[in-house]
Amino acid sequence: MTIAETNEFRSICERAGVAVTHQRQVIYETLRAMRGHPSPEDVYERVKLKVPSVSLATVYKNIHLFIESGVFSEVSLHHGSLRVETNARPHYHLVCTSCKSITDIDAEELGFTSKARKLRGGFLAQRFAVDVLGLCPKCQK
Amino acid sequence: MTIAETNEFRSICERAGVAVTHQRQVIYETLRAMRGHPSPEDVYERVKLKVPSVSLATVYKNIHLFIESGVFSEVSLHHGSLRVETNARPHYHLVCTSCKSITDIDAEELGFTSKARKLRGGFLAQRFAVDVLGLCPKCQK
DNA sequence: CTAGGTGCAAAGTATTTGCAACGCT
DNA sequence: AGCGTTGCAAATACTTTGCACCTAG
Repeated sequence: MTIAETNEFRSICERAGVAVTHQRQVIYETLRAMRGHPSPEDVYERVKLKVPSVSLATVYKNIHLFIESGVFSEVSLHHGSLRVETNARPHYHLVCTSCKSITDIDAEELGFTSKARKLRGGFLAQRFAVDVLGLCPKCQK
Repeated sequence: MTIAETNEFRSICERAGVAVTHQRQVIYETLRAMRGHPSPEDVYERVKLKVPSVSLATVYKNIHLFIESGVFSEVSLHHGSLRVETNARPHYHLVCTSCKSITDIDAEELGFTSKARKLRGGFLAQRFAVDVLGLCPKCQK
């Protein structure tokens, strides 16, 4: 890690009001270096190479800390348990980042409808799932 | 349940090649009647009122069966485990419904960018998360 | 009759928590 | 020195599985 990167990390910790520990720094570095969408387990495996004594619990704690302070984000805000979509109409979701509530909004109302098409790279797009992240009226107060 | 609804349910089962059982029918009815995004546990609680002997395992099995045959869908395709977003650029996800793989696509490339605004109902939209559901090149074969 | 479906209990995976020892600030 | 952090193990949450019995076709 370069001096500049270390300074960046120190200021992130300062902003979040947390201590600069070795484990935390390695977890941060590792996340920065990873491509794609790693799971806590994936991160743990790589962090262990540099800090063999690290525990999975520490990786979890630090990932949550980074997400809460906005340093990283999560791919899906609703990965806790399976949820069934009972609304058959084409619609999207208003997801409150504060209370995690999900409200439906009609596709037309959001002004975003789209039909199947082939994208560059050969991916065949069939359906769009849009999550509008923000704050519900309650949580804005 | 009306005669028409029962017929509809029978043809759903026929198309999926599965038996018409009492539990399956009550689970279907219950899902149709529920608003929002119920968890298997939520569904179980309500099904139990009509079929006290039902088991949570049966509810799970049938929800999966309905999802596989396209009768219902799931709110999020990647709710199995927490995934960290390591890509800091504004981008969306190409999600393959067959192999569940996730590939990034730049927001501009998809031709959908949007800025913060207030929606009807008072929800403050800050960020859009778009999942493009479809088939990756591999799974199209 | 018999293949698929159900209920139960046990196993499996994902994540969190309590707590004693430890290390930043 | 004092409080946040760590590692461990145990606890919890969510989901799947094996199996004996049952039931629709």
